[in-house]
Amino acid sequence: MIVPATIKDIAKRLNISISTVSYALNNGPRPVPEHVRERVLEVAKELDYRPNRIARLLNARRAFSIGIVPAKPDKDAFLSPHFQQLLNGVMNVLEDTKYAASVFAHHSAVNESEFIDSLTDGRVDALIFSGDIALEPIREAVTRRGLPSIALGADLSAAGPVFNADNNCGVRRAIEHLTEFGHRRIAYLGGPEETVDGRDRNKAFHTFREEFGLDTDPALVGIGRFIGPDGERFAEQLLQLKDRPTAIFCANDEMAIGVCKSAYRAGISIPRDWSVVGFDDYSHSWAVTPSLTTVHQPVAEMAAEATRALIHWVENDVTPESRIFPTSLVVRESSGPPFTT
Amino acid sequence: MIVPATIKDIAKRLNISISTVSYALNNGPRPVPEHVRERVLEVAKELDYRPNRIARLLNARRAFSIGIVPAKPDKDAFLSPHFQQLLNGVMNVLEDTKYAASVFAHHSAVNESEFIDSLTDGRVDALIFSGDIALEPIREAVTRRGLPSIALGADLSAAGPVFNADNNCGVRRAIEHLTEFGHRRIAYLGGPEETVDGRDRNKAFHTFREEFGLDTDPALVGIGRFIGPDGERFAEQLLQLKDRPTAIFCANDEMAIGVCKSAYRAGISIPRDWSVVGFDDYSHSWAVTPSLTTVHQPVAEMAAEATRALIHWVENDVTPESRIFPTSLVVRESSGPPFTT
DNA sequence: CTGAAAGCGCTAACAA
DNA sequence: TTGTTAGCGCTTTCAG
Repeated sequence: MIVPATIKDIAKRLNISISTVSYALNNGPRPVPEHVRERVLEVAKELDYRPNRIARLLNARRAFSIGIVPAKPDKDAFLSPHFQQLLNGVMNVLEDTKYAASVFAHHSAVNESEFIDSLTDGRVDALIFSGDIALEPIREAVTRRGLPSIALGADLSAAGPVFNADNNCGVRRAIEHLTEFGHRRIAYLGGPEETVDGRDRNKAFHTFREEFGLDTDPALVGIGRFIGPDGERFAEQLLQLKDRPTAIFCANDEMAIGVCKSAYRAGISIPRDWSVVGFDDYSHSWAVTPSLTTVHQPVAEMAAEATRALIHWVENDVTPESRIFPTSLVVRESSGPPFTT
Repeated sequence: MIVPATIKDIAKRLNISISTVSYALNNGPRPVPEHVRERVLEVAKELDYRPNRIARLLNARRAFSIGIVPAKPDKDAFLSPHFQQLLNGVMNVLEDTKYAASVFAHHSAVNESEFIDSLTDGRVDALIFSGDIALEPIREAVTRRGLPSIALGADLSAAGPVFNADNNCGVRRAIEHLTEFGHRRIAYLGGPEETVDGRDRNKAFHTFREEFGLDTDPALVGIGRFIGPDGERFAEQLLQLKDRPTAIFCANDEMAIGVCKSAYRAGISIPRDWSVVGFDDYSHSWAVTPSLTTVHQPVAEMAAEATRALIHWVENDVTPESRIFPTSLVVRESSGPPFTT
């Protein structure tokens, strides 16, 4: 067991006080004569000294660490492209700071209050919540305890600032895009109502379906859980219809990819027979054949901005405003004019 | 600014000593009369007390935290499916423990020794390294400082235990699979030699190409950087050949997907004209059309086992042995017998 | 049974 | 200029 050297060891070795060592090492706030400083640095290197972060943190009464709380019920939350983008955005900002990133897992068997305790035991200075309604009570609890947090893609009425993508506008652009091609009979596979994104996009779809005067056949509307197999199932249902849609809009990419797979199996050609539009623009979208037209959601940027805002909050005690980030339509190969015989 | 309560506050309130409070809260190691304990718990709840983790850690001289070090040169290391699987595996184990997960970012501008210092400043008890040759010197340095670590998918000669997938066997199975269909003219898109996986798989391919008596035309072999576009490019090259291969084996899925995309654009049907086999079996593979035949590499399990081993190491001071995890061929839609006119 | 006190490694106020 | 000391919040030994 290797026992790391401490400032005490350095002080002893040089027969000086630990405070002098500390000041020498930190280059302040109190001046230290250059020759002393040099010798301290020398001995420090000799003993392979490096400051104990935990001790520093205890003193600073700060953790210099940002926590990330993934979506809740999800056993494999870490596998979702959303989380991946989120983490990437956070890390890209943190790499230039003295802050560390701490990822939390929802303890399976343990009760919620214990989880909240672990969030607020001082191991992090602030939290980023993945947008998930189930996390709301947790967020409220930590907020009550004075821990800064920002929720990504959450309900705007939430307890604290929220950074959101403009789902409404994204849905509008997608529908606009399809109608410009001449599509009127557009199927929609929505997201779960327990999800903020699901709820918002579903609502937006119904709004704009009116506005654009689309076919309102209830058989064209379904709800999925944001997973591929639900897209496959939905497509299979649509295939049963005698009056099939000419386009399918899905509330996320995974489901859109599922639709594409079912279509491929059924010999439906995309975009000739069906135009397919997704939502999120995760890296998956590249892998699909044909590549997916989708609404881009800047998750990484949102996460990056949230991280910056949190650090600013922690350091200057200014609570950021909620923000809405623009979405944009990325037109690829899976959408086109309806095929007319 | 909310100032959290401490055991001192509780002690003062009850006019007892902090040690009694501590023992009451922790239920030991020293006995505390039930009625005292009850009152302590009561006041603790009243003051919304929760123990300060940092203080505890300082005392324990442990961080109760496992660090994750992603592959190095990669700006977006966190977006790779490999890292995703790795993190998932780690988190699934940690959720049932008192350990936290800390993700490290390679500070862009900062020099390497500073990074090493941050790894060894006591914030983590052990490290999991993503398999990347560029991390070797870093790993050596932290090992020298006595920090336990396991490398995932690294060179077996590395400084410390390594958990590896059986690349050799995986390559063998893939080739076997293709030859069983009757393929002889098999193209291979290898991985970068700077990667352990790339190197191992490339070497294995050449070995088994001999063993199975495959066509050794050098035009059939390329090297990619494990990214999709390199797969696309490789496929385009193959399309130029007058004597095209009947199957293509790629050292990872991303590149295999790239090959599929190029093939699709060129009107090449998979698996009729080309059989395509990948390596890794990441979730992407599901999204592709047709779905990809690939060699499964149990990254999440490897990461989970590594995490368990590290905790065991930290707590009982037993260094684990290096391990090799079996790979397996997952046959999907992208492979089949060669088309003969 | 329980309070006082030492100490984890560090920072910084206080003395000298 | 520099040493002594008091914490940070906790655990645990040492006295009583």
